[in-house]
Amino acid sequence: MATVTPNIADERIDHYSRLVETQRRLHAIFGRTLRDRAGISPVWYEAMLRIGRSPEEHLPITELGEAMQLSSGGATRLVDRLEETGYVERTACPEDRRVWWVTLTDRGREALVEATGVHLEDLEEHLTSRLSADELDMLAGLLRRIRPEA
Amino acid sequence: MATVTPNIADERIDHYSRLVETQRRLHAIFGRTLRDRAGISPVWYEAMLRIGRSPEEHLPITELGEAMQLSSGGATRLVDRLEETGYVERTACPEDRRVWWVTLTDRGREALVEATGVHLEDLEEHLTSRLSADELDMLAGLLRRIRPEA
DNA sequence: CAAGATTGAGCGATCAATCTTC
DNA sequence: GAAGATTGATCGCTCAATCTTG
Repeated sequence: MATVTPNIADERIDHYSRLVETQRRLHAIFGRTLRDRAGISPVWYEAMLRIGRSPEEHLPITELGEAMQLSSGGATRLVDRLEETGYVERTACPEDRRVWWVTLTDRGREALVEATGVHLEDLEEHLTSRLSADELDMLAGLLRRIRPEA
Repeated sequence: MATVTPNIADERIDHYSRLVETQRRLHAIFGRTLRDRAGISPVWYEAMLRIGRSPEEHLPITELGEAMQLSSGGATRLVDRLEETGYVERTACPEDRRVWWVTLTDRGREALVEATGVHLEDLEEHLTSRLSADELDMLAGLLRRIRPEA
């Protein structure tokens, strides 16, 4: 059986590289802005955003970690640091005593809203102002088709 | 002056989140495959790919680091580890003695080609087979328009 | 004095083992 | 035994300081 030698110049690699580099650069820009103008890391912002957007404004630590693609230990320590800073609190889940919910404190909610203000400016400048509404929809559709199961 | 309170449900955030999550999940899948079936991390793969694709098959450490969005120290240590493993070598740049070129060893080139084989299967399965050629072009075009300067 | 590379210190992640609760 | 959460060990990154060369 003849196997073709894999070609490192294969164009399929570039399709992925574009995605990686675009995301990486945006992440660097948005992260810098969040640090400089809102005083929090992009990871903290994402965590607080996910909590603030959840239906009851609280999430099990594991659920937060899975959404952010963190290990369980990573999620625990992220919540530790957010709690030490006074942005979130752990509260016991009444239905299942293995579970700890993460909730926003008032200070956390304020920090989230403030950070959202500066983040939206960045999003507008670097993303949403560069594409039309139709193009944004098209991008969303393409990404949805790519989105892997795992 | 009236300032509107930033809305954490703003849809512009979701446009970005889709990009982040798609890339993050693909990275996790591709990284797992590269580790399990080719024995190298996605970071090592990217580094060796960039060297292997460079015109003369060598890159200054700084240039490699910038392309991968690493700090200078991070780039140095990445090259250290690749060198210890025998995949790359440092060679002195004849024109500028401050510069060290990173080159692939024979073993490194073999590892790169082998890893490319498994990676291409992943790319095909999770990316290029899910979109038509036109759609891939469209995605490339949209990402190019988004690509930030920095 | 600027630029490329390296080093030490510290942080934030993973992995694997462990504890508690289901 | 499985699932949620935590902990200790370790890894790989950043940041800031340093060395060498231009």
